Amino acid sequence: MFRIVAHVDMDYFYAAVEERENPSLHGKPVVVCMYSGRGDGGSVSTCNYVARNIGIHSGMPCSRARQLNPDAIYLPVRKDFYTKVSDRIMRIIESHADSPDSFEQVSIDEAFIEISKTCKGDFDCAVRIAKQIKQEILEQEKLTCSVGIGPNKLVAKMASSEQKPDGLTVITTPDEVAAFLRDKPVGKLWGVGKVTALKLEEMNIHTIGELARHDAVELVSTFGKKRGAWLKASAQGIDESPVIPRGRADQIGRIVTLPHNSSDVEEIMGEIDMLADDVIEKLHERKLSFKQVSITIITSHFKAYSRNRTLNLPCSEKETILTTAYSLLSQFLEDNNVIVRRVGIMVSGLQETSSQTTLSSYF
DNA sequence: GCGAAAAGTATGAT
DNA sequence: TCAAGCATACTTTTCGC
Repeated sequence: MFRIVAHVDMDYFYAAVEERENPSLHGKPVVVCMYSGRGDGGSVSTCNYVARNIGIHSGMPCSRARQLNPDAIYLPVRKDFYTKVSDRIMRIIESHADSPDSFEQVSIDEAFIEISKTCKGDFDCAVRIAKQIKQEILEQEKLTCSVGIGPNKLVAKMASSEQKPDGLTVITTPDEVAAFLRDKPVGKLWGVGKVTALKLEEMNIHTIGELARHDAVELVSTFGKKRGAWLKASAQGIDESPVIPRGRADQIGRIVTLPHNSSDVEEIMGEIDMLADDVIEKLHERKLSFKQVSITIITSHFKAYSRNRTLNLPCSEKETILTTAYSLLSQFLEDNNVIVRRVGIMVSGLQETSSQTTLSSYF
């Protein structure tokens, strides 16, 4: 029996939550921004459809958005608040999966559920579940979402984007899958961004259908074995990847834009100190230790670098992050004559602190 | 010269 | 020209034998 997977994607999530919290925003262009702390510099995180119709979109510089519409409502992100809303929505979606193991949260506003066992090949059943989820989210959270249903995650994900907002798109048979993908530009394929799309265009591959028919050997020689094969399969709507609960992120990082560009280690360390507080807090919440510390440096010319170090033992102290970051940063600045614009830190190699024994407990 | 681990870069989605 | 912050996948280099 073939699989049935549903993908639920909240509509313009951050901006929708803000609209819900402040109904006077309805009908106005709402733009949720991440600010850099330097004047009004920053990027658009999400915006509602009124704003999108003016040409504003995610990732766009806020200053550009303001040029397009100075009168739009510009709000700073409130990530912690959206996360609380998201958590409740995710419980609703999860409750309709075959089992808790058949739920996969992809990001703050989207998730997959496997409903193969529940629906046993019956797509009408899948549609009923989708409508039920949409209704529960609307009633309990006053928010809309778009749902895609397909024979795998790839198709479900792309189907959910087909009709937005408040959409429901069902793609069932292999013929429907083929027709659904065929004429779309390659950039619409899930996992193909600007860089890959451009490379494909250069190979004279413009649509997903063309990609599906393209010589696999050439794709592999251009993109490497794994990614080449993945492109070919995806273009044909083939995706065997299972719906699996995601462990929490296996790295925790924070990055900021400096108040002003600098090459001074001590000054930059002042920012890193604050970043380390955040990282440590998240780490403690989850009772985790880390084995690697890395720093990211973005120069005044927007070139990105990273340096990292593996520790001898798992560790969970802020002091370790600071001394390691200091060492990496001062070495980097010695070797590279650059001016720093943004700086970030990250810990990885995470493991449970509770299960490990600290040296002192031996004595 | 090999496989594994570490280090560093590229990419994507919001 | 403008340009946030985050995670992950992928590639290259180094390590231990």
